[in-house]
Amino acid sequence: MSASTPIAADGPFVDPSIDSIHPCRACPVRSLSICAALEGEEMSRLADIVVVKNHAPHQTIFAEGDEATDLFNVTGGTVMLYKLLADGRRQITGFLFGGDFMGLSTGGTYAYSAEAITPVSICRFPRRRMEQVLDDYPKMQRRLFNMASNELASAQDQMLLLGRKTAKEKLASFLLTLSRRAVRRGQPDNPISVPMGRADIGDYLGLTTETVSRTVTQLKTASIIRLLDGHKIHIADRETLEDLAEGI
Amino acid sequence: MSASTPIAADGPFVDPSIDSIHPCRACPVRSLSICAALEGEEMSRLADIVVVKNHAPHQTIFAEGDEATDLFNVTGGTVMLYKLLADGRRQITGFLFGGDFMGLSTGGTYAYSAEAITPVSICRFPRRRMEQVLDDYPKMQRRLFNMASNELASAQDQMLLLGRKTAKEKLASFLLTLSRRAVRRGQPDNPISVPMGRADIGDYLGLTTETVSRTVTQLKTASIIRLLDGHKIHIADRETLEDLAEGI
DNA sequence: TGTGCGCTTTGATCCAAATCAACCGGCGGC
DNA sequence: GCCGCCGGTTGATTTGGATCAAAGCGCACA
Repeated sequence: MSASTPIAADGPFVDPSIDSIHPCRACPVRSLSICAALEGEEMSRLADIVVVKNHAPHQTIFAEGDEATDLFNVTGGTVMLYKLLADGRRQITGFLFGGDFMGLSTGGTYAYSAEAITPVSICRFPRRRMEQVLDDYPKMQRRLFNMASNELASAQDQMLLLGRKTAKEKLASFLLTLSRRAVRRGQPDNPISVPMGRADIGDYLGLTTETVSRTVTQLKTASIIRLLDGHKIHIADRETLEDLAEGI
Repeated sequence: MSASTPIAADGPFVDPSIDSIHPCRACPVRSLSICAALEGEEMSRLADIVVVKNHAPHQTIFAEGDEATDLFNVTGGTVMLYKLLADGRRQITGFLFGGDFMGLSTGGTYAYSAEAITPVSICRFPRRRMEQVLDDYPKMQRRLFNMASNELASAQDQMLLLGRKTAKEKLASFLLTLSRRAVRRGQPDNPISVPMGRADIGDYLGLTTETVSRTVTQLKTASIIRLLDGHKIHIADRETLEDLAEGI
């Protein structure tokens, strides 16, 4: 599953020896990640410096304020990024899935903490060496810039959500975002997998556990969603959910 | 004041003819902006494509959903960026001052609207041509990436504020941010200029006009700030304000 | 110099979501 | 199989900030 243990070639046209030189070639999320811009030599430059690591649930990957020595690419599982206030109040700034990138920093330290929600596998790139690769391959630099721009756009959506949406609108937006992101990873748009707990959802949406639970119940009672086994939610009435999310 | 009307050389070592080739050389915010990374030829490439424009208060510079044809650099005045919900609820996602950059987009359209709060002067770079310049000068690409990373970090701070801070903590954070940004522009850290109205502050902090007003009054009554003429606020007790902002 | 408009402040009341509290139900360990 | 724990749900009550309402107060303009 991870890039450090290349999977056997799954088609006759792929030379297995290539995989041993470019373990990233077998990466299940390459097309989604920073690595999508790369071919041959560029990819091997990245493969040379990457370190693959697995993390168990609740494990901290890095903490806010740590020296920002690495950049990361999530290849599988779910990660959350969060910031804390002095008294323990927490704001989750993002959930990351396979293909997502993290570790951008300013001022030499991470601006947020990262923790595994499910078992997670992560490619870790030493920042120093990564910067050299970026200098040599402007295409990668461009790609990274585009990813940062996308993140910025969703951060702005999240500000609108946090500042101006009601609890019901927040939940609706959250579920639709999960669905759309699942599609980008090549998964079905319905039902959606919701691996994080009510408390995490609350800390992402600026709500309490209880309000998240009540609001999910409301959506369920209104037949807009159905709760399935295995942390899955079926979107029964997407149109209503979309209207809710847009504040209509 | 604007880059289109170069100011006379202010020292004996500057050849005035250079200014006419590089109008940006006289730009008062060059050291803060995307242009800081540039010298001689690179700057003249930018100068060739830049269009300088002024905007009156309340004028819309671009609207969410417009085709994203340009990138912008604010050289003077105050701009706000905002997103709207269907029923008119508004979230201001940022205030921009001299040296700040805007117009990054994904999917070909602007993700937010931009409106002048005070009289504003703005350098406008056609995106198409800008991208060519970026391709030729990786240093600029890098600079732009760093600006996006910084914006991302402050977006995350803003999420923490919107999701988890109280009205008093929000106001304290806001005033300190204004003060710190004034310093970065070479202005005094105190008193701070607050050019936007209570309604705009509210829509930035996820509060109503009335709550902003009441909270400012509280801070004033507690002798933490003093209101001065001309939309200025004096920070009388910075330490208490900082503690408030951090939720202590 | 008066007038009117827009912004701000202040007051009274309301309400969505937080808090406080109890209970349910599944699951892992003994 | 029983117990204890943890996550989720539901209920009762509280509350911070919203909403509704009405003055102040400049400031532009006639």
